Amino acid sequence: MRAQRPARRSPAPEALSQDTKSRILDAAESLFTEHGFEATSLRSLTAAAGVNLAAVNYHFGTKEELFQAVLTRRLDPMNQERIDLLDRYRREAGGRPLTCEKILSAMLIPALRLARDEKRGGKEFLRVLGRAYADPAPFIRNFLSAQYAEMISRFKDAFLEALPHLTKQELTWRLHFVMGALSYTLAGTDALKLMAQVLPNDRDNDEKLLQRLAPFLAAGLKAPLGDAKKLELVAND
Amino acid sequence: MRAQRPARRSPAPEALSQDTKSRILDAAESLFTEHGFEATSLRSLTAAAGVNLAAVNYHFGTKEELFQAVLTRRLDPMNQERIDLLDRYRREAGGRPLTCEKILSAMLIPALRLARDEKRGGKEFLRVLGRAYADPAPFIRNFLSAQYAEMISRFKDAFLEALPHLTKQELTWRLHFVMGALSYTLAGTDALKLMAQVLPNDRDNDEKLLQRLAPFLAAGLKAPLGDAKKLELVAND
DNA sequence: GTCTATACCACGATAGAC
DNA sequence: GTCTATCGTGGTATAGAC
Repeated sequence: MRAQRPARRSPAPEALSQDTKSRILDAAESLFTEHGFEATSLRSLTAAAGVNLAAVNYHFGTKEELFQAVLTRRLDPMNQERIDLLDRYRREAGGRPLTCEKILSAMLIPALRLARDEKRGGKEFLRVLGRAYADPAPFIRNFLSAQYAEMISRFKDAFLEALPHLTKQELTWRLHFVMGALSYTLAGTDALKLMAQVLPNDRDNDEKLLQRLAPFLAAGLKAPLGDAKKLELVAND
Repeated sequence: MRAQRPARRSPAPEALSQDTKSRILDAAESLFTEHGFEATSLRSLTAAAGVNLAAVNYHFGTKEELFQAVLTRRLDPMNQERIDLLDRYRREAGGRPLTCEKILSAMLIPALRLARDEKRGGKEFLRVLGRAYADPAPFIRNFLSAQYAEMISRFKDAFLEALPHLTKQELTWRLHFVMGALSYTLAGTDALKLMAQVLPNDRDNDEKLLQRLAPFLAAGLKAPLGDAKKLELVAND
């Protein structure tokens, strides 16, 4: 709405509803969440934000960079919260290594908190995030990989202590599986509708979902090596 | 394969490479695999196939339906192979329930075979498939859900026998996690590059990848219930 | 610096001639 | 079945107003 343009140089710290950049970010988060990245046009987005079409290019460069900015605004705090929570657990444990379940909690609880913060995207935003991680567009995955890099590194160290039977390489793969199941679960709850009869209200309860996911992931992480042979994964045509 | 085109005069029955529809399908599979769905334009696609732009709309309706046709051509045989393999295992086992690992094999081996069939998409096609399952466009997920429905139903029955401690609902969720980890793993091997130092050649070896994934999934499926409380998944702010 | 109007080219889709 | 021509919409670039 651009209520008024106060005095001079800076964009007026006080009273004004919001500056153009923030208005774009808010509208973008809302529309990307609702319709996805591709299906959201800059024209409808800028109309919803009440700004000019060219403002997006001026402030963010491209539509892709706008999308990254939308993700960063929520991801940075969440991943920082994960790191902080992990550090807190380590302090509380003194010198002893954390259990696998405890480390997993440090990953899942901040995601759960974000899912509950309806005012800031909520669980719908997590769906966007989960989808983004498997997006065909390379720029999205590359961006997210960089975004997650430090957090993953910290958690890998913690898991290495909790799971001494795993090599670093094996753990890397298993963390990959964990992120995959988590992203996929957060993203595609609706994909399940046709897969099986699921109580529709279950979808509203992300806490229960994570309570189902956590034991699955913990058991997978703790799995012994070498069972692969039992699987007879030999495609002897 | 469309071995030959019997009589007719139209476009030279013999020696001609292929009919228009097949040419489009082949070019589409190649380009969708290489660049993804959104990034592949019908103009470049039809140019590569050596057909007119409007031919896609004539033969397939829309770009989305063309994508579905590309997926179906590979998915139908793979899922049928999974069902057949599961049935074979059940026959070989007499009346006894199959092990969890054995059932998983019936899911993974056909995927591995497809990945190895370089002439028909190969592992690159599996990446497209994995991505599609988490795609933002609802039409893709809906299509895949329907495509997988029967196969998933069969495997759920088998898993229910192998994992008597799980309720149907709990198993449904765990199969969801399995499909998520599998899709994500097949889709985003390159997303791992920044997550950690991974041997680049590992990416070429899908068999090793599945041999890492299988024990993880088997352990997750077999995990006991009720560990959720140990995870302290209570976001007590 | 910030914002606007507008032009540009590529896209998916379609109508109608052949 | 196949083609050309064209439509409406998309992301982007820029010149110029405040």
